Amino acid sequence: MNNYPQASRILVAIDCIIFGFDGKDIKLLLIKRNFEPEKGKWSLMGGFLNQDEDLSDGAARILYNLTGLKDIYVEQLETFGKVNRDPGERTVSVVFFALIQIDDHDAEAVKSHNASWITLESRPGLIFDHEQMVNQAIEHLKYKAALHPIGFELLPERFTIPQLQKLYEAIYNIPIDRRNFSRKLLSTGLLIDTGYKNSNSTTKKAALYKLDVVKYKEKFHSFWNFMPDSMKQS
Amino acid sequence: MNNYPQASRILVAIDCIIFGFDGKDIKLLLIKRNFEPEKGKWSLMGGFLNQDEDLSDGAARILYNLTGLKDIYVEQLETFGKVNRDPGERTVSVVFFALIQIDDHDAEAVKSHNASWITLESRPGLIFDHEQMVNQAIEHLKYKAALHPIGFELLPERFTIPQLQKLYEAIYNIPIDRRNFSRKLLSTGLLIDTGYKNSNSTTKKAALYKLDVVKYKEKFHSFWNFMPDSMKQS
DNA sequence: ACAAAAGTGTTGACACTACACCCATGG
DNA sequence: CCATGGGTGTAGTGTCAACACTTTTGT
Repeated sequence: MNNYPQASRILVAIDCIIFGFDGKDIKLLLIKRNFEPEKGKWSLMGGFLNQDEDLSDGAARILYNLTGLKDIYVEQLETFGKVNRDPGERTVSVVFFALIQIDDHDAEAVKSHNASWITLESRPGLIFDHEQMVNQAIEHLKYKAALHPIGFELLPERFTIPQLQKLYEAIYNIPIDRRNFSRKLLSTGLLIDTGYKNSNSTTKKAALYKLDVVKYKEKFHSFWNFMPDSMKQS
Repeated sequence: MNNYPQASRILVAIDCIIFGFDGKDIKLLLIKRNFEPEKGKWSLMGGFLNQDEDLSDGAARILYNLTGLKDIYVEQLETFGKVNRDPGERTVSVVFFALIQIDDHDAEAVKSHNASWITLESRPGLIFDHEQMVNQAIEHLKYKAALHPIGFELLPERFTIPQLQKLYEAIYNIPIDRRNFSRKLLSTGLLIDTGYKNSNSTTKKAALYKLDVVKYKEKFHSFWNFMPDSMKQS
């Protein structure tokens, strides 16, 4: 079967940018390569698309291999296709953007891939154009989190509003007014009070909320306004 | 040079969704195929990525071939990668989204490709997954135009506010209040009054504006609010 | 009782909608 | 001088940022 004889067949890679949040910092799951090429250097988790595999399945496979997780939040970000982006051979790379609840990951799998969670500030240089991919993913996270309720994907099932606030402060690297933030989030109607309180606090215990999954799915594509307007002029 | 012996080489296609606006309707530039495969059916303009060509250059090449235009507004939309999306051979397709000023296109080139401008409502069924690509592009246009000043890319260099309004009404298929729209757009500071008036009007002639290109580029990534809030809950 | 963190109330600034009104143009 | 369409004024409403105040908890 060769209907397009003169066209070039090209390697199609999948690279995954995986974000987590530990309660204080946004972190990336990066790999210290113990394999060729570029052995010893840092890179994103990746792999090649198989001939008989849907693109989204390829991304799910690679994410599962590293984290042990399925059904996590994944978006396709962009496809990178400079001729010499991989010096070994012409390769087009489709970049995926994933958000996970950092405590759910499979520590064994991460260890076996020689991967680590690294804060955005302390991240090392990366091979190829992976640096550019990460920068773009960070921009995308900032953009999308201001308008859509994706922050929840980084938090555990039950969370407090102050935790959520710390997450947004970490994403944008700015302080947010506690009181206005709380009201803004509650007014979305996406939060359900579980009735429980956060127990690891030495002062007033914050209420534990969970996401109203039905409303979340229904209204995901609405526009919200999760950030102070001042942020939006950046 | 074969550093990745076990990986599959795959055809990489580029498909282009090209929007225009004729003053009344949003239109798509589609091709009635006079070549195989699927000869006689309608499709997007496309082609294969060459071995020695950057992905973005490939898109620019294909757009130039059909429209005769360079330096137009292009975004990468998404890469489609279902195994059987092209029955001829496994092909991954990178979809690009372009906005052009409809009067600038090269009619000869369009004709020689057997292409036509077709309104969204009257568009025919398309081959493969091109239908899905178009639907996604329409959604993207609605989304992006509400938040960023991309509408200008569809208008001629000098335009009136009523023209701009008709464009937005066509995108969202709703009526917009003339007076509020005018003020909202002027308050962005992106419009420069050219001092000229629209001459093809039989009543009061509207002022001709042009885009403040410097501010446009500076503030493109800011969030705006080009649509009435009521639209945003869709 | 006090310190620290969570949560509630209030107010002024500003932006948005809706609608009344004025201006320019051609027949 | 009237019909049509472009452009401006304004009042009511709602939302948001800012900040004072109250509540809960462990020591």
